[in-house]
Amino acid sequence: MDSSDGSQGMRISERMPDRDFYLDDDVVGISKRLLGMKIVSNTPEGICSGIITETEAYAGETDRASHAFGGRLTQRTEVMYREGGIAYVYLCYGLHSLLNVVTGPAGLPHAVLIRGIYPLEGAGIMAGRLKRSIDVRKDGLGPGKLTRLLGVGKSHNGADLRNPGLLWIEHSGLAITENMVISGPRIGIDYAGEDAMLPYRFLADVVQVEKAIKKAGLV
DNA sequence: AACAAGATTAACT
DNA sequence: GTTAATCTTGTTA
Repeated sequence: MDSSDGSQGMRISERMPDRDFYLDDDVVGISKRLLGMKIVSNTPEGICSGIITETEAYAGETDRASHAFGGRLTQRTEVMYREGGIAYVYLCYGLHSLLNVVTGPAGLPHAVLIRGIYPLEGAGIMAGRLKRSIDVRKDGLGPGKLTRLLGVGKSHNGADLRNPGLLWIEHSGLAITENMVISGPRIGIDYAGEDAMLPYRFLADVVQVEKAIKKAGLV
C-alpha cells in the first residue's frame, strides 16, 4: 500500500487545507467536505485524533438554530464572527463541551458542529478519559462524547485549526463519497421553528468509513 | 439580581 | 420512554 494516500507520507503543507478552505461562505458545503478529514488534539497526555464522521451546518444570522441568529453578537458568539478556521467551543447543559468549526469570512458567523469522529490515534488516552476501553464504532459518536475523547474544552475556544498546535484539522486522504453519507434534519433544535427541518446534518456510515480507513492503511 | 433554557448523555423504568 | 446531572449564557426586571 502506498502511504502517500494517507496523511502519514505527506508534508505538513500538503496535509493542511488551503487557506481558502474555511473562507467559503457555503457552510453547508464545508460541512460535507469536513467529513473524512482528520481532527487532531495535542494534549498534555499526548496526541489524540479521529476521522470526522458527522457534522451539522449552522448558517449564521439567518438560521434560527444558530447562536448568532438575528445578529446576536455576545461574549459567547464573538468567535463565530471571526475569520473562518478557528474553533468555537461552548458548554452545553452545563456538562458537555461542544466543538464547532468557524467558517466564512470575518463578520459572517457561520459554524459547523462536529458531531462524530472515528477514533484513530490515542485510543489508550481516550480510554483513560472514559475510564474504560473504547469502542471505535460508537464512542466517538455524539458532540459531547468526542470532545471528551479528544480532551477538548472551553480552553480550546478560538483555537487556530489551520496549523498544527493545540487542535487542528488536516486532510486524511480518505475519500468519503456521497453514497456513504446520509443527510437530514439537525438534532436537538426543536426551538428553531421552520429551520428545524433544514437538511443540514451529514452522517457518514461508520462501517464504510472504517473500511476506507483500513484500506488506506491509516491504522 | 434573578431566572429560564440549552446544538447532551447515561442511567434508569 | 423518562429523568437527573450541572452551569454558563442571554434575557428580563
